[in-house]
Amino acid sequence: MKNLPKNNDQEGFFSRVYEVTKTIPFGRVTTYGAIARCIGAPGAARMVGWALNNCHSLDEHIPAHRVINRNGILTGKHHFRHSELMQQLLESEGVKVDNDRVVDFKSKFWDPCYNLI
DNA sequence: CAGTTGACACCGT
DNA sequence: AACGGTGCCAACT
Repeated sequence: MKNLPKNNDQEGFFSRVYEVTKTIPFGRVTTYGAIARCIGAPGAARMVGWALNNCHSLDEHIPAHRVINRNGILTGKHHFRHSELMQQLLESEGVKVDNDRVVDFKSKFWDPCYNLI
């Protein structure tokens, strides 16, 4: 296990990312920017990616495959154990992926902040 | 301690 | 409309 973020408390940026990510419903997807904005760090989408990169250290299973970029492209697929795993998981949930892009992404998109309200 | 990187997003040209 | 440059914040080297 690598260095976990110092802020393990509720205020922790990473913790929020994980919590929000785990909240993504089955068969839905969201974007890095949406998560970042939801946790009060607009523009920090890159940090969300970082958090997810570190999610492998967690015991909890983080549905990181449901987090994609604003274009609906599976930019992080290469970071999974198997490059095809991300697409495979999405397909399992009924989210069709074509050429590393989520089909009907706009329809599948789910705003975490919207749900929290 | 300072520079670079990173699973992105937005603005300007 | 497409492309390039810049900003975001934290971790890594």
